[in-house]
Amino acid sequence: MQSIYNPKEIEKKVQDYWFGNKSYEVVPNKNIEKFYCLSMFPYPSGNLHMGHVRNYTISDVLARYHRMLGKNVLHPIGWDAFGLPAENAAIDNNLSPNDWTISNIKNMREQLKSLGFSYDWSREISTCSEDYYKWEQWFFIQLFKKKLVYKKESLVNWDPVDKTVLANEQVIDGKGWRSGALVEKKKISQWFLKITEYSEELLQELKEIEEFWPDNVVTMQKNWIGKSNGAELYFDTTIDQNISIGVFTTRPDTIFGVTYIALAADHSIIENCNSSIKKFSEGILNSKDTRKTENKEINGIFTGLFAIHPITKKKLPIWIANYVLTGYGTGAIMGVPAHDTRDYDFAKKFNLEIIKVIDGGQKDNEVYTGNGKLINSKDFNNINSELASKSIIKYLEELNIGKAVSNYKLRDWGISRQRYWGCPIPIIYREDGEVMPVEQDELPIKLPQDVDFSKSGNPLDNHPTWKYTKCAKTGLNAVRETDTLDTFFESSWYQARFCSPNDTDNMIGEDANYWLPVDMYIGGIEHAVLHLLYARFFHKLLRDQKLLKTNEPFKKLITQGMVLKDGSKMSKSKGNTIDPKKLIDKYGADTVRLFVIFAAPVENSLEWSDHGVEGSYKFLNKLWNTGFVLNENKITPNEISTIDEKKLKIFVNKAIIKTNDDYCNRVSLNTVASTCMEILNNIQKCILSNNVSYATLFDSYVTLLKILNPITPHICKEISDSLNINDINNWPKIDEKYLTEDTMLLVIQVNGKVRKKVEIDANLNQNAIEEIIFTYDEVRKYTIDKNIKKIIYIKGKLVNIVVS
RNA sequence: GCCGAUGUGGUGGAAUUGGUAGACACGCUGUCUUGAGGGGGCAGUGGCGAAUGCCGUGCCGGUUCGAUUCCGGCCAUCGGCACCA
Repeated sequence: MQSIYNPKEIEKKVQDYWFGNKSYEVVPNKNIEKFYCLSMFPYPSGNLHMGHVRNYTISDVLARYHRMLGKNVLHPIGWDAFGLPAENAAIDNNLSPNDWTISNIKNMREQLKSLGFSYDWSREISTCSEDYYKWEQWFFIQLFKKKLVYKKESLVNWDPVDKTVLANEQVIDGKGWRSGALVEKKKISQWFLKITEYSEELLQELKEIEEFWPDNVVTMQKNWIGKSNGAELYFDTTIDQNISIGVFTTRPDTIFGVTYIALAADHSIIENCNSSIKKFSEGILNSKDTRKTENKEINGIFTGLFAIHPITKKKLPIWIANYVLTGYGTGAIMGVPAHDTRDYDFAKKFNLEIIKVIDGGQKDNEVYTGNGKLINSKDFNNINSELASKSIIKYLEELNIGKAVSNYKLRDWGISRQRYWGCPIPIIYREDGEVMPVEQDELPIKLPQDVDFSKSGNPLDNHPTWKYTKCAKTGLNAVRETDTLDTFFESSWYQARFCSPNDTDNMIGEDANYWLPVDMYIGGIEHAVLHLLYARFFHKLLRDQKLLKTNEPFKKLITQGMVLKDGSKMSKSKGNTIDPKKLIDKYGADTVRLFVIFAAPVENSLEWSDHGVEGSYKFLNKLWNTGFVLNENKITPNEISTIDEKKLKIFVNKAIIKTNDDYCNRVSLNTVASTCMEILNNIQKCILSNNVSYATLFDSYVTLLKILNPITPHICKEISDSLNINDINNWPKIDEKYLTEDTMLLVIQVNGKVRKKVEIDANLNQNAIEEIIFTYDEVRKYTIDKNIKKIIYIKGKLVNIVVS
């Protein structure tokens, strides 16, 4: 063993061993407990950044720990390789998106390897490869057949200069980020996936995972799905006996307070209106601020039409209002100005009647949105809101003019992108007008490689030949769909593909039912809603396609915090980035791994500290030097202290229990690292005092190496090889003999204040302790001449004397 | 506005079921080693105080023998949603 710690040399050596031995390749084995550990796969931007390092270190540490427990651990990696940056790079550097992506992957793969992550590299997948997206196309066709995908007109951000659709984040101050042209709203026909059919399931099945997921993520998902319970009721109109208006309300108890009906600007009733009103509603539809803004003025117009109140039979004016949303509920509401702030503002502006029907102790001219006793509500007076809602729904149902209904905020998932670098949607438009999925044996529909980015617009659409084809069945001329899929499509099922990544006959093989669900999923909080919701949705789709058996893809979720420098996010524009490669060159991968684990709890943000990295490096040097000393076997104490000997053993044994809990149950990795530092400090102290046997020091050191092994695997392997330790990859066993101490540290309090700490025989009973405590001056001082009311004894820890 | 989370030394953080607040580390101070620098060793390091000691986990109050931990109110920071009837 060398006297100097040389990370560069040993890490290369150890990594060569792992790759040469295929140490981390796994196959299903029903006799062994499995553990599927996954980090969110990266977009191959070209270089690893510290956020990646942190994310992948956490999952690697957990994968290695669970392997040490004897589990069959799947820990794969791949590339979320489709997406816009590749197209931008293609335009800027005149490279093909494919070449750019592949060279980035090559570079990042090397960086991942240099960090010693224990991936099963035989399972590496890349979403831009035909083997992967072929199955996506296949699945799209299955969904098409089940009518779970459909096409509809939808608004997009349109850059009129580049003739391209922009993502929201590409619109800066209303202008296209590249062209600077004023962005327009444009309606184009796009593909949608019916996630709304699974709204209730996505909500209900959160119950299976909510105890294992961070609360905030579960809450965000619930809010996003946005279920609200209420009723749909129907108002007859004076237009025609057969025309009625349905409204959705969560407050059926306020039905007697309805004074008008308000419609969204695209409601079908508007067809019955005169041209000036139609013009008004078109104005609302085309207005720039379709979303709420602070200064958006409430606006509306009376249609000249009336509805009939279903119970009182009163005539109610029908208005068009810009605050009524299209696409939520029925696109029409009942206006109850006394008990809804928006309705109140509207009624005030247009002088509409306000009828108070809930008594909440509010003054006249005050909106009250809470619950209370009903007033002015005929048979329902004096009933409380909640009960009244139920009774009124029941009453309406009996009369066949309403029913209990739940609504969801969740909208269908728009999956079309007017882009080149994505998975082509396998649809053809035949000359006879039919929209057809392509035949299975035509899959995959490959992206053409010879594309021209110099023209504006979608390169697939511009390609001279690609989109022209013939229907395989009829021979009729056809054009291909030139939209590609949203890249969230790829990342929604990769966790299942990792289970059988090389299966050429199936999208997902039988192995998935061994490995799934993912036991530990680690990634950024920024994916709390979209990616995690889509992946959960996809899992259910795959289950209903009989490809999977479980309901949920990810059992346990950890959202790791951001890596910050000087309190803010690292970014190229700020020039405050830290290059992991340089750090690894300087200190080695183990130091970087140790630092990101030690510096903060996994879910917290991590403030970068060059000093902190130095500290981690120093620790590994100390670890190495201690190993070197033990290797030389120079320790020959002349006198052995049985007390210190036992103390060290007990400390180490307790540390095994603590760190096991930290790794396994708490996922508190920073405290594993600090406990390891304590063990080493203790060992060094014992070496210095030269009164502990070599065997005890050696055993303690071996235990330390094992506990630390998941975090800094290179140095641990190298040292253990040098010291001929052959079971470094097994979690250390506890020696029951060394868990209880002979003495205990008793804390003596008087009235809750610590007055004395004393090391006493651990076997003393309460009576003996109550006697002993009064022998100390520090205690007597506060108890003499005082009336002792009671003495509270917490076994093995603390005694509190209560005096008056 | 609504929902959620967090608040502990100069800094990152620890204290897992109510039981020694500040583990571990960074930084800092002193000191030894060295020609010097780096590196390393040892000692110290929440605040106030000469000191027995007092104060101290965002602020105010409560429960308790005892509260960083539980309860109520407030403040601040961060995050999510934001016309969803």
